[in-house]
Amino acid sequence: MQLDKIITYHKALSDATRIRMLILLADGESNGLTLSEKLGVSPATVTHHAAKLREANLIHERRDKNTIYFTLNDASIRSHGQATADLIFKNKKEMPASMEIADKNSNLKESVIRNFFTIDGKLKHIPSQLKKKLIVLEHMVTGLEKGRSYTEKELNELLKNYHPDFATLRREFIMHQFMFREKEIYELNPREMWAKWETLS
Amino acid sequence: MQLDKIITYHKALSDATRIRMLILLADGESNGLTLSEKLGVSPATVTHHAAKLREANLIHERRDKNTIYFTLNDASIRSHGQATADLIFKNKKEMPASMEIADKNSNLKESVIRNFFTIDGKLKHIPSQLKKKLIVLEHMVTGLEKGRSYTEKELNELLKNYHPDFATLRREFIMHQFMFREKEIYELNPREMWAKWETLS
DNA sequence: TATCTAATTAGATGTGTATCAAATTAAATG
DNA sequence: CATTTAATTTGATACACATCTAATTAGATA
Repeated sequence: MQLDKIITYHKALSDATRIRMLILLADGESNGLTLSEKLGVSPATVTHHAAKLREANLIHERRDKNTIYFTLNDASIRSHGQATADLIFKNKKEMPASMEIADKNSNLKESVIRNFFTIDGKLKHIPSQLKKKLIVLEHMVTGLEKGRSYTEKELNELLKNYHPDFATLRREFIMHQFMFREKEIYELNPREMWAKWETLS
Repeated sequence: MQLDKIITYHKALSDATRIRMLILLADGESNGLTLSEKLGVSPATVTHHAAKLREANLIHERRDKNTIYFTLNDASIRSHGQATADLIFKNKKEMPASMEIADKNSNLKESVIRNFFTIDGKLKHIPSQLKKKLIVLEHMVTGLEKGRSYTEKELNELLKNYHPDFATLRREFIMHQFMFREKEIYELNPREMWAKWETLS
């Protein structure tokens, strides 16, 4: 039963400090001491909360020298709300008639995320359809901080959280202009430069 | 700040007994003793959990003689997951480019529910556009039990949870064939008879 | 090696909460 | 009015958890 996961998820979000922590992380990755400072709690408390959030697959971490950087796992955040509703409603005998219709015009982005990421926010596989692939790439890239430089090692570390074949992911990021590389250093491209896919079939 | 509401909501869903209770209610309304039986806990415990669920606006109640019937407030359940994601992501400076697109093809039903129901699951007002009105009516009617008879008083009691003008709601239910009335007794129509709206503009 | 820094662990404390049995309320019915 | 039925309230108990301080680990650097 996946009831446990649902409960772990909601427990994780049922504390003000943890939610504030996630809100901070929505602005980009951050490390323990910085969070401790901004939240007004001790470093030990941050460690405690980070463990809960990690257990619920709401954050990823990356180590750089002595510092551990946390990033939001927003694929998981977005898909979990749906998962709860599904769990509760799944026992209903019949779908209301409107459901079928609704499903047809259903939000493309949300459904791609729901289909290609596991509930823990890991990428099942890279979509072959370009339109969907770009949604998936764009989604993972939002975890990175704009204007920040990443070494290849740092980037790999982060991408490993999504899929073992981090090298392919890194290559796709470059190929579709989400990031650019300048002598071993990777950086996010401004959003205007991200591959446009609105015109695709 | 609505952070409190989010936390109350997640606290409510962070307990196995309460989730099982909601799953039971997804099959239709039920009363305290029945739930106590099915859940394997004392009536006092059910009262305790019901209070939490009510506080989080996840259920409605209706009194009939000595018995109190609980029903799911599924408008609230469906919209709250989104609310959490919104709260966490709202601080992001720019929307990812894909968001705008996604919003256009966005799930009609979900967005109507998000727009016409408050976060507590109350109906703000009846949509004037027929297509949307039917979504809203259909949504409220799923709280009722199929095959069960309701007196006008019972029905009013339930509808008051959604909007003070319960009389209009009741009339709309009849008018659009969600329910039928036979000498002061109301009952749900089978789903096949619910007003079809797929063909509407 | 000694030192510095970031994070974690351990232990303590106070608060919150899930549960039950027993007593109590509220409403309906004989 | 006495009885029955459903729900609530009231403690009591045990467990979970948020937070802190102090001690410890793990890496990096001088």
